[in-house]
Amino acid sequence: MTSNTLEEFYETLLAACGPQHWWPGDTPTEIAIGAILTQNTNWRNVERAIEQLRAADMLSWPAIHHAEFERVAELIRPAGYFRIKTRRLKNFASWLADNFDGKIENLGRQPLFEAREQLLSVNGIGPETADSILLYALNMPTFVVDAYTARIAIRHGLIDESAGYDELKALFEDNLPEDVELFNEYHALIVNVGKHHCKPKPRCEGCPLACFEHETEFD
DNA sequence: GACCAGGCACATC
DNA sequence: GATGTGCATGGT
Repeated sequence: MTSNTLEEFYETLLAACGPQHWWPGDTPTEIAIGAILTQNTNWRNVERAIEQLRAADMLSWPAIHHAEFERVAELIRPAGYFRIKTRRLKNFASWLADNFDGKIENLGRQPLFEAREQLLSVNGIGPETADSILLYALNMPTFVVDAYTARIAIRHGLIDESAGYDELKALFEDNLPEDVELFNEYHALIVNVGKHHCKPKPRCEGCPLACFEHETEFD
């Protein structure tokens, strides 16, 4: 691929959708909780769960750490997978308490590579959740890959369909300037367009990126 | 009723 | 190393 294909995609998406301004006014803790709750889940359901946590004054790591399992589970139920996600939230809260004085901001004081490796060592934090926390909560320059990112890159022939998370991440990071605001906005734009068009079975009508012109067969 | 959603861990071959 | 499965609610 040419080095500016991904920059062109960005300009196209920005022109078509406008700036998304994702997670702008929230605290790092609220963003990280959202990142865990949104695993394989519609964001609308996550918003309900977060509002219930907020109403119960449970939108903090110490509160989650010390609360009864069933209490947290009941509050986050609308986000789905509520038992496994309760375990992941409490596990993360415990890890923060043990290693970072319970403050997620302290994680961001480390170099990006070390912070990412440590996040990935926590049970329940995979690559997308780790990168979402680093980029959106801690303002560190790491590109967030999701299912939509993979579909777009594959359908435009930018990468082999067998590519894994790290290869997709490298594709974007190697062909874009290292810029927190750019990475933030780019991923948000991809999700926004993805919700309408980058389904397992693509809905190309009106898609700004017109994936169908580049790929003849979808399964 | 089928399909989808801003994944991840674990089992099994 | 690749592939399959459980986890669960809510919208379209």
